[in-house]
Amino acid sequence: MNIYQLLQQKFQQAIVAIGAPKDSPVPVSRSTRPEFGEYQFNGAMALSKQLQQKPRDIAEKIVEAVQLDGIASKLEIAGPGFINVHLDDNWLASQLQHAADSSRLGIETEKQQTVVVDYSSPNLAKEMHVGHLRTTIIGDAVVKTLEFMGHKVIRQNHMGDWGTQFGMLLAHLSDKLESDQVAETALSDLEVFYREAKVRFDEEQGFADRARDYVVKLQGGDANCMALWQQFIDVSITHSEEVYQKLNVSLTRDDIMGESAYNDDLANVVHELKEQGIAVEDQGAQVVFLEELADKEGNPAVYIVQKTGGGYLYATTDLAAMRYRSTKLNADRTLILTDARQALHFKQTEIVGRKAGFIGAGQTYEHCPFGMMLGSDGKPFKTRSGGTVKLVELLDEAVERSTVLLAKRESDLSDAQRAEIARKVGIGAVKYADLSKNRTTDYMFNWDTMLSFEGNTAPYLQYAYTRVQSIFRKAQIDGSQIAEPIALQEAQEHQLAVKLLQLSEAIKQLTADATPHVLCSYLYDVASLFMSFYEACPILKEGIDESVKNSRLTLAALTGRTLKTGLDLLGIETMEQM
RNA sequence: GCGCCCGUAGCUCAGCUGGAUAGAGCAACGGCCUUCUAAGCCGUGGGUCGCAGGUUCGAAUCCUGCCGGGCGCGCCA
Repeated sequence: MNIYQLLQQKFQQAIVAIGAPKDSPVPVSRSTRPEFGEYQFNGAMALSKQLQQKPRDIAEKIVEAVQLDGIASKLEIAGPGFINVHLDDNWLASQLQHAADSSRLGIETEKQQTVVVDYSSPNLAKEMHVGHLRTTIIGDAVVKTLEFMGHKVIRQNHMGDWGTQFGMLLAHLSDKLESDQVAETALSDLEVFYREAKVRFDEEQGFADRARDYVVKLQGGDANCMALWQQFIDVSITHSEEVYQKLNVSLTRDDIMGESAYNDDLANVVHELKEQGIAVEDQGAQVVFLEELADKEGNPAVYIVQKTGGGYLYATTDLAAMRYRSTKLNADRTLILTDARQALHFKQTEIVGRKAGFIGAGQTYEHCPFGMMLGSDGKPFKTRSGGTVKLVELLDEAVERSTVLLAKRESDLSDAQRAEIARKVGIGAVKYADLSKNRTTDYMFNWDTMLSFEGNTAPYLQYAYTRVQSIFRKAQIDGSQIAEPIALQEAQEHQLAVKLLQLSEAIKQLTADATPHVLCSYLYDVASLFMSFYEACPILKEGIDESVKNSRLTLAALTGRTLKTGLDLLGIETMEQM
């Protein structure tokens, strides 16, 4: 059930019935204040001109025409012609009952699309650092939500497993293996390994030449060299998997489609671009001139697809990937989650790709950019010494910090239980802090805020969930089964009820725009309203009428399931007790 | 120089398919536990929505120009 869509439909029919054109916008929105009802229709003013009538007269006709019997308890016209919709408590109750009976909270799946989501994509030459956090967890939340809505989702982990840097890394690895080391040990710390290789590359006689030699051999498909490369990649992927596991992210080896996977297709891409006259030679390189992105003097933007000397670039790889996804994977939508700095690149890639027919007119290519993670000083998030922060270390610190905070509280839980809770709270806090912010802008990373257990944080939501569970534990009832008749009497019950029925609206916005923060705000609203309900509407206390008790238990159960479902989609774990 | 993104309460952020008196949280202040978990709830104060124009019945939201910040712009990804 999606109330918003239902009302849109109803008002659409109503305005057409009173003479508005079929394609008129249907501006339904949430009401800003409780006295204005839950929803409002604001289309009367705009229709005033077209229909040559006073807005309030139009509003009256719409109220007359709209068929909301049994759905709205009251429709009122206010101000210049707003139509306020007050939803009927009995109708809300019946919708809640439907949700309670349904294994997916009454949310219908969407018409299935094939959606390719390119996210995480770490550089295998190095260890995952904080820069990979956003793409990884936002991408994973988007992926899980799309799947929940019935779409066929194909994860694509476009790992950076190729490039000239591997020359020096393989040369260095080769020496390490020579001196009897195993790859796993040599590569136990990729950062250290990379630095060592770099130092040798810069300072050691002859090493740079050997490194370049490895690049040539690697590109030529030399068997020994490939084997060495494969070893390196395997170890590095294992590092990533460790992070994914800690993060509770759904990516597996099967989702990996690294840059190297497109190697064999790069020459074809350039060849076809040249054949179609899209790419031309300029200063020794193969480039595409983009008139669409010309400056004021008419100088077109330049997009290089092949370097002087024949080497390929990420532009070439991304074009190959685009074609693979649209033709082989048959993607209706392609979502690419990378940082905002690459916006121009993807804009250009789309223009070139569409010109070349690498993607169809009905297929989308959506770059979903996100901002940088900043420290509390407003500068890029770094370690105290100015280095990049390893993701594993960040996550370990999160768990340590939440362990300390939890230890301060009294508890009769076992050590093992407390450790498990600390882990879920710590990781959840980091993820939620990121997911809850609008992805397009930079955001400030702050340990105290995310772990403060107050406000719009993961711990608050997790706590709200445990409060629900605790009611059922106390009542010795299975909360997942209860679906008693609901009667909404108190204001807090009514508000919670309406909010619970808006989950599909939040989800719909998330899947359309790849914006998990919408679901975060929604869940926070649910939790807050539940807390108010919890304070104002006793359930298990003495003297509560049986029917009221059952109604409230059902409402609480539904709240629990809504929180659980939402947090699952965000990849945040819940627990029964805190 | 050109392009993209951003500027909302002291701080961190929502709101931006144009709609009524711009919302949360933190911080500040004042209440609420003989307990369905106070990791909570209730309340108070706090805003020229960067500035100036424009479009509109109506602008934080759309358009233009400034100011301020971030990022990007031919052989890295």
